[in-house]
Amino acid sequence: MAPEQDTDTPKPAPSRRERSKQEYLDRIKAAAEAVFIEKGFDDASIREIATRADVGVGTVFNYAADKRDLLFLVVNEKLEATNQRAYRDVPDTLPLVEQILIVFRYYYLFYAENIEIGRYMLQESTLFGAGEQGQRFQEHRLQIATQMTNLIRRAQDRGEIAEGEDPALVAELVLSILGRQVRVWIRSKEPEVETGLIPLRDLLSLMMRGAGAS
Amino acid sequence: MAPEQDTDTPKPAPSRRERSKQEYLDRIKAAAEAVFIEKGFDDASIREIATRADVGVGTVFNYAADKRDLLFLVVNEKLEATNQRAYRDVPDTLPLVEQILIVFRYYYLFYAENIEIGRYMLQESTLFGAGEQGQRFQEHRLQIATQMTNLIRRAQDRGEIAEGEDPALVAELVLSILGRQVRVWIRSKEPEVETGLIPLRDLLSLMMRGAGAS
DNA sequence: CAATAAATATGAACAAGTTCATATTGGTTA
DNA sequence: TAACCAATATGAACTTGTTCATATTTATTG
Repeated sequence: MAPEQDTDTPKPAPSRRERSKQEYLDRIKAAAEAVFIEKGFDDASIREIATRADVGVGTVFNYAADKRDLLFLVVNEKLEATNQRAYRDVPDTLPLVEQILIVFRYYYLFYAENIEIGRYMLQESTLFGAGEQGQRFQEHRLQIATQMTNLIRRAQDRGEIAEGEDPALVAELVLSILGRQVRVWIRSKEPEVETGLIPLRDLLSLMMRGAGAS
Repeated sequence: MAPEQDTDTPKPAPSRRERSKQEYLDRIKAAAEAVFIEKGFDDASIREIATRADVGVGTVFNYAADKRDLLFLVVNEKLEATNQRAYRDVPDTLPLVEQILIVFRYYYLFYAENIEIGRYMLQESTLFGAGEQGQRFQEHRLQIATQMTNLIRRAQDRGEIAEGEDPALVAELVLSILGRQVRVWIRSKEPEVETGLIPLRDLLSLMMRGAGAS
C-alpha cells in the first residue's frame, strides 16, 4: 500500500517538474481531442486548443512537433487500444475470412466513430512518419502487419492456407484490400460500417480461391 | 487555310477576352509547374508563382480553387497522358501478370520522375474530390479501374482468368495491391522503379493462384 | 539560503494561404 | 462615340500554423 520506496525503485516518486509536465500534457491532450472532434482537423485552431487548455500557444508546440503530430498524440493510443481489442476478440475456431472480417469491423467502427478525423488520419497515414507521434504511428502499422501475419500462420496450421505460401505475403495482400476499401468507404457521405464490409468479404474470398483458371 | 468561318462553326474565333484568359492560364500553369518542381509542394509559395507568372496573387485563385487544386491543374493532364501511353504499349499476347506489370511500371516511372510531388499526390488522392481538378482526378481514377477491368476481361477471354470471376472485382484486387505497394515504395528515401516492382510481381502471382489450400 | 544552471512556458512576430472590396478591361447597346 | 454591364485582375487585409527571444519556474550546488 505504501509506495514510498527509496530511490532506484521503478517508480521514484515524480518530481514537481514531472507532475507539472504531465498536467500540461493532459490538459493539452484533452483540449485538442475536444476541439478536433468538434470541428474536424482543418477547422480546429491551435489558438483555440491553447486557450481551452489554459496554456500559451507556444506551449502546445513543446508537446507536439506540429498540428498533425498533435492529432496523432490524441489518436495513437486510441488506435492501439482498438487494435488490441480487435485481436483479443477473434475466436480461434472461425474460418480465416470470418476472423479477418471481425478485425476489420473493429477498424471500421473506429473510423466511423469519428469520421472527420478518420478521413484525415487515412490521408496522412500515407506518408506521416516524422516526429515522435509519426514514428509511433508507423510502428503501430508494423504491429498490425505482424498480427495479421500471425492470424494467417495459425490458419495455415489449421490447413486453411496452402502449405507453401508465405503468411507475411498473404497478410500483405489482406492489408492491401483493407487499405483501398477503407479509403473508398470513408470518402462516401455517411459511411456505414456493415455496408462497408460487404466488398471486403467478396475480395477476401477471391483472394482465397485465386483468380487464375484451373 | 482560312479559319474565318462565320458564327456557329465549332471554332468561332476566340474573342479577345478568351484569348486573354487562355494566356493567363498558360502563364500560371507554367509558373506553377516550375515552382512546384523546383521546391516541392509545401515550399512552393503562391506569391512566387504569381510573380513568375507576372500576375496578381488573387488572380491565381481565379484559376484554381486552392493550392492543391493548382497542383492538380498542372499534373492531371500529365497523369492522363501517362495512363494513355501505358495502355497503348501493352502487348496483347503477354500473360496478364506481365501486362499489369508493364502498366504499373509506367505509373512508377511517373511518380519517380518527381518524387516530392508524387508523394503529395498519393497522400491527397485519398480524399481529394472537391473543386474542378479534384473532380477530374477522381474521374481519372474511374478510368483507371475501367481500363484494368478491360485488360482482365480480355485475359478471361483468353482463358487465363477463371470463367466465373467478375473482372471488375479482380481489377479491384489488382488496384488494391498497387495502392498499398506504391505507398510503401514512395515512402522510402530514394525510390527506384525496378526495386519497387518486385513485390508487385509476387503479390500478383499470389492473387492468380489464390491463398487457399487445395 | 543565495546563486547558478537547466527546463519549460509564453506571446509577439513571421510566413503563407485565402478572401474580398475595388479597379480595370472587354463586350454590348443606343 | 458614349454609356452601361459583365467578366476578370488585383493587392491589402485577415487567419492560422509555426518560430524564437525572453520570462518564469524548478532543480542543484556552495
